[in-house]
Amino acid sequence: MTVPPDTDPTPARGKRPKQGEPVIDRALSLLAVFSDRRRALTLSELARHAGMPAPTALRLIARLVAWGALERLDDGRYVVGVRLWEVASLSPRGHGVREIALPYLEDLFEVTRHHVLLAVRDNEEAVLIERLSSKDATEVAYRVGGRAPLRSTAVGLVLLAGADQQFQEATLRKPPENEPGVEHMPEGQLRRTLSDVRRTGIAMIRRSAPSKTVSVASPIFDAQGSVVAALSIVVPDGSTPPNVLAPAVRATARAVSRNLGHLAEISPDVRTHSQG
Amino acid sequence: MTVPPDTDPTPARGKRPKQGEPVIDRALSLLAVFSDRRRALTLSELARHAGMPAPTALRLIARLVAWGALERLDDGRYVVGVRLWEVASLSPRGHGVREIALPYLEDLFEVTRHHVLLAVRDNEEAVLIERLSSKDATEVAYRVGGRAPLRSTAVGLVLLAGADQQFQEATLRKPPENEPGVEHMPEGQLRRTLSDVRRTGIAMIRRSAPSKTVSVASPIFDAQGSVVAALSIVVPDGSTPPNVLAPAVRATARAVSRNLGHLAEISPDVRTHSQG
DNA sequence: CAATACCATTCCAACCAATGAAAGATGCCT
DNA sequence: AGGCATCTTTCATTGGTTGGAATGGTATTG
Repeated sequence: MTVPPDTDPTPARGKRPKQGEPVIDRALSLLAVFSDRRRALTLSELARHAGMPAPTALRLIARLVAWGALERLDDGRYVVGVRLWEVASLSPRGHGVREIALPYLEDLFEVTRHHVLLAVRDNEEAVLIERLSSKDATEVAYRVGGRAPLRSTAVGLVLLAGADQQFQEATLRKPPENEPGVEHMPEGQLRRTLSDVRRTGIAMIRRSAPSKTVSVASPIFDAQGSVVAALSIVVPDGSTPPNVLAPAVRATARAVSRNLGHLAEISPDVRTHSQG
Repeated sequence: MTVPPDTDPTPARGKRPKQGEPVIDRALSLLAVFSDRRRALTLSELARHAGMPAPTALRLIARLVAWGALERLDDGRYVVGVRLWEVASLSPRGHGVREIALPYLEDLFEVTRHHVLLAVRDNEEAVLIERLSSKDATEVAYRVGGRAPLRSTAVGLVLLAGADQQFQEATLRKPPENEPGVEHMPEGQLRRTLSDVRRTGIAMIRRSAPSKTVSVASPIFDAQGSVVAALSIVVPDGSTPPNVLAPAVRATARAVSRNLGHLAEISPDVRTHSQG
């Protein structure tokens, strides 16, 4: 039986061997080959996707394995190692916020029993740092460690609204990648939405795929008053109304912010909002 | 001007410290400098601790930053980056088990409101993969991403008991590093304990520092029947008695095992255990 | 305000680790 | 047994890597 070996999805980026590329870049490109769908890879797969000869890949991989960045399975395949995970757990914007936020997320999760998400921004996307879900919860679009677009998710909107002006403008100018299941938002409305998010401390997104859900998100601030993360709750559309969820989400986000050293002075324009 | 004095100000760590070391090893040694206590470091700190000249460190760090393995703060210091955390989240033994176990851990946590831990073994130590704690919980010894000794923790005993015979023997032969707050266990007793752990599926440890606690742990098996992780609960000594916790911990661990594909046949010698 | 100390960054010529084609070793399928 | 693909080792060549020295910047001290 001829197993379709590997429908090489990576475009043949030219045979040009990456000669002259710094060694570190090559090693890192090996790590970058791993993804949600590729968690265990053979030597040749790694070499092919990283675009380097097998002997070169083998030599680099050997060093990575020796250190613990990669681990070798019994069948010869390689996976990301615990040692790398260990170092990565020191990432302030990764496990850092998570560590502080987790107890509060748990409280929120326990009360609502719905998905609770924590995300930070990395360049032009949101990276999911934590997700609490009950075993019987609705299907959810993103996994921990995965990336989500800024413009079409609740956490994304919060992070975008909290980014510096320059970045926001650059993002708004870019073509709106349309995501299935989310209504596309024209630029004018998007600008108003971001403004609203800043004013109210709440972002809300309704999506129809992979399941009909409503997400409500709120920003988390650090001691300097910058938005460092976003917290959200995802519920099946039609269950708990968003305006009921908002206070709980806001309160939780503020609790985390306070723990991060944010002086939660009452934002003047949040005291009253008869929105809705 | 004049020639600087002969007394070299830099610690004479050998004239040619690490010349000839592979580049990757150097880069990785930079990552290894980061620790729980060192989460943000300057260039010179990194260079010093990694044992390399500043220009060399700078060059390597530049590549790491470009890729996202490190991030540079406004004050010039470097921290572990989100990109690295992202790749690391693909580690099967890191976030892998965690992803599957988390909902069950949450259930256990919600019911008991005590620390719930998840750990895997890496060489001769246990690595803490997850920890759920309430805000008002008792002080706990280990943090997520940290390491714990095998012989003096409940999860460690479970992992040790589940390791291959060869590794166990090697570990037993090693000198028992004495940890503060935990009673030292002589080899004979330790062997009996490990045997008990295998038989009953439960390990228990009482410790007095940093606070008086009791830990109860149970193994998590994969589809091949190997112990891949350990789950434990940590409660203040004198609160809930261990024999009450044990069934809950065992049940949770088995639920996770089942989800990992472990055929949870009833181990013949676990059916009854009147262990007082 | 000058002197001092430390840190970050750039430069460059000597050097050696990195490279990858080739061939051998191993395992799998026909 | 033969064909095929993957993994591994070897080795002469070479270009990336190296780190002392110098420069600019910043915080601290006298």
